[in-house]
Amino acid sequence: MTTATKDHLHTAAGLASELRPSVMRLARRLRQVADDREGLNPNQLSALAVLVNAGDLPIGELAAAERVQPPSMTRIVNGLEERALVTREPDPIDKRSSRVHLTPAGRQIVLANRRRRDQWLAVRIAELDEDEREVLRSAVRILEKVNHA
Amino acid sequence: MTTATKDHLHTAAGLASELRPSVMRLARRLRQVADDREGLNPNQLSALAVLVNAGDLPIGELAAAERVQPPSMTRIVNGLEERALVTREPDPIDKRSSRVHLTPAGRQIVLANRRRRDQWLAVRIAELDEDEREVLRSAVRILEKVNHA
DNA sequence: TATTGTTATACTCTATAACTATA
DNA sequence: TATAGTTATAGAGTATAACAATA
Repeated sequence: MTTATKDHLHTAAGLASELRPSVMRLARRLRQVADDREGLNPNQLSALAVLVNAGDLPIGELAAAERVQPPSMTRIVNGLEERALVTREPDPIDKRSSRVHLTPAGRQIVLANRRRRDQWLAVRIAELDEDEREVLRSAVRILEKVNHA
Repeated sequence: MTTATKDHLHTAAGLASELRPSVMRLARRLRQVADDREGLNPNQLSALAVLVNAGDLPIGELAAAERVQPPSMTRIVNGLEERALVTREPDPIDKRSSRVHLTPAGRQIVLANRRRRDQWLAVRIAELDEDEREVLRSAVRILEKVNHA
């Protein structure tokens, strides 16, 4: 390893150890802000969010996405179905399977939580200088690069 | 509300709705990286992290910090004590109470997880341009401002 | 014979209530 | 009489195993 690369890594390591706690603290606070659970447990809320992002999914794929076993997802979806937040849409091709489909009410819960988090953050961002906002705008693009690496 | 303030908020809202998912995605990935649980459950790992940050604490304060009830914290600490990751140090003044104290092994688990996260992030940061790193360095200060607001 | 999803059952973790020891 | 912590017990949620229906 060359000295230049070493310095490079050293700089990156120092920045990483500062950036990590900042990002994790902010994420933790943002999670707490959205604590309007509508009587749902975290896994139910999280399953709804997956469906908003990925669209309708069979139970098995939803279970895999949430890293729980299929029987657990059956239970989670049962609870959501009882509250009319999702429906099971029979797969026309494979009669063993059905896709879990968001109702408008289910979608609204996810979007409302996102709105609440965005508003909390927007208030804090509005208190910054325009220069600082410009830095954050640039940072967003870089964070996305890191996320997709 | 004046028009200027309204525009201000609009700008902040747009930035917030971009920054929020970036920060939450990165935090999620960082959490997954540190998935070397050493056979501990999330609450046990989290309690160890609180002790690293706050120093020795009585069971009650540790329970409050973790937002669980004291009986639950008794159980969590029992598990950690069995693995020799913490000890109960009797309070010399109040004989009803004892402080939960990290052993070197317990501290090491938390520090090792942080190191693992930092290293994962440092590798990705090392792949960026120096300009981009400079933006992130500025962003850290601003994120801390947001965190403390 | 393999796969999707559900049902049956046991286990883990948490909270509330009751209890012990000390203040 | 109040407080710190533990023990007892019940409730919520998850996983593994066994099963039904379909591919």
